[in-house]
Amino acid sequence: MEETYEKPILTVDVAYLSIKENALEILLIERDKPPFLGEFALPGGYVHCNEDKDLQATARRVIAEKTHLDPDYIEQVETIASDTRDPRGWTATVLFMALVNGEKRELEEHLGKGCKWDELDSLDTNTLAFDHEALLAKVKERLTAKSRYTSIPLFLLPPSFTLTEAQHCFEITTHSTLEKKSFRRRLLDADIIEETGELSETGRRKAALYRIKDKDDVHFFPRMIG
Amino acid sequence: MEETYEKPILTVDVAYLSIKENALEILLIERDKPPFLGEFALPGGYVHCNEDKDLQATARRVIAEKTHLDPDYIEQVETIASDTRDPRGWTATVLFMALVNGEKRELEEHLGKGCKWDELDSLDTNTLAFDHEALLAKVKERLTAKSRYTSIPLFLLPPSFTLTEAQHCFEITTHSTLEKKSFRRRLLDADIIEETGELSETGRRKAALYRIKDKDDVHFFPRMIG
DNA sequence: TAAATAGTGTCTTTAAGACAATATCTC
DNA sequence: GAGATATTGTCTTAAAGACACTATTTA
Repeated sequence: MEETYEKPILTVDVAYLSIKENALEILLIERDKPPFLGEFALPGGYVHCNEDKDLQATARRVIAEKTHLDPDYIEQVETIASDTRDPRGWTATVLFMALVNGEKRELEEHLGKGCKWDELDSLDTNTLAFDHEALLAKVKERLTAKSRYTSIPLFLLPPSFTLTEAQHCFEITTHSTLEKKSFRRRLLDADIIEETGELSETGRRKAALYRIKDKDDVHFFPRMIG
Repeated sequence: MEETYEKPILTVDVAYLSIKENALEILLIERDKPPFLGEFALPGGYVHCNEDKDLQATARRVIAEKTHLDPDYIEQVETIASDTRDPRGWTATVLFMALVNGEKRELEEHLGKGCKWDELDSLDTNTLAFDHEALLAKVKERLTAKSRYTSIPLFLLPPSFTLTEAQHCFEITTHSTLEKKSFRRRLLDADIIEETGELSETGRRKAALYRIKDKDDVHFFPRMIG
């Protein structure tokens, strides 16, 4: 067991998601070298042992290299490894899901060369490099599942939002239609958001604006929704 | 990015759990080489690129090297990495949780040298090697959480079991006291177990024996229990 | 028959679903 | 005031919790 085995390649890939115009979008980068030259992929890269203090640090660095947008939420999804997923040999990649609120993105975005945001649900995933189609499927599944019993979709909303906007956001991430009264009761009873005191400007009747009480708190609801 | 970075060490560690006499037990091995010589650790080892087709294969191999007991359930928990968790340098370990039913363990166990089963809740975890105390905490948290809304604890039961035994099992994994009627209704309504037709021999009144309908199915209940 | 454990009946509680009614805003 | 959207009221439903009651087994 102390023989030195060939060390596998260890990378981190990040599915970086945000919401724009009522649709989930994902950050993709065009590969500028083989393999899969010219194809689009999730942002990712090698773990830099002397630079990254842990895997989340790698994920944050990989994002920062492509856009200066700091994520509002980050979660490790799964580590996938095999000798077939990358033509360069046996590799392992630690897959992360990261969320950034749409307003921050519009105001602060500096997209790196070859980067783009693509609408997630209309994306032709089988054109992605490596096994990123499979990775993306795992992220979608995780987000959809956790949106049914946690407050995670709130991190996709702007810092202040109406309850209707919040409902649309959860409808997008759960891929379902939600019932207005149930949704509001659930969110308000959970005591995780509070009124800002301001009112929304758009629309007909003005709606109360809310903010997340604690940006670092993920709430677990006692039951599934949707 | 095409420079060759120092590859980190990639290992797999497995928390292998079973139930004996109404308590969770975990498989530990005594380290026979430095670092942490003589201390106990989770079974684990390097990924063997030419041998393991993926990470779950590594986890199964690592278990098989210590005991021939095939797990009834296996789940990847999280990948933990840093330059402080192992004195040998920057390492990443993929942590798995595996369950084996207690009856199989009693009948088929061949424990490797230096291995032992220890009661999980009375284990002095801060004597474990590496950061295995922290890894174990993550596994405990995952098992407790998922026991509240999935059927996973059933994999710790013998192939045929009474409803009372099932309830005790869930009480152990959730660390809570459950209500008999609620528990039975929940399990039976889920349509995931069926009567074997046999009756239990022990105890006063004979109890109906049940088995899992589909050993590969993990059921998600619509609400949390306990 | 008593003790112990298995199993059931049924009322309450919690939180989601349905859906209508009312309120407020802009034009 | 009309149209649109926000907000609330309230009845229903699903599934868990409480708890007492009955059933079966063995000593």
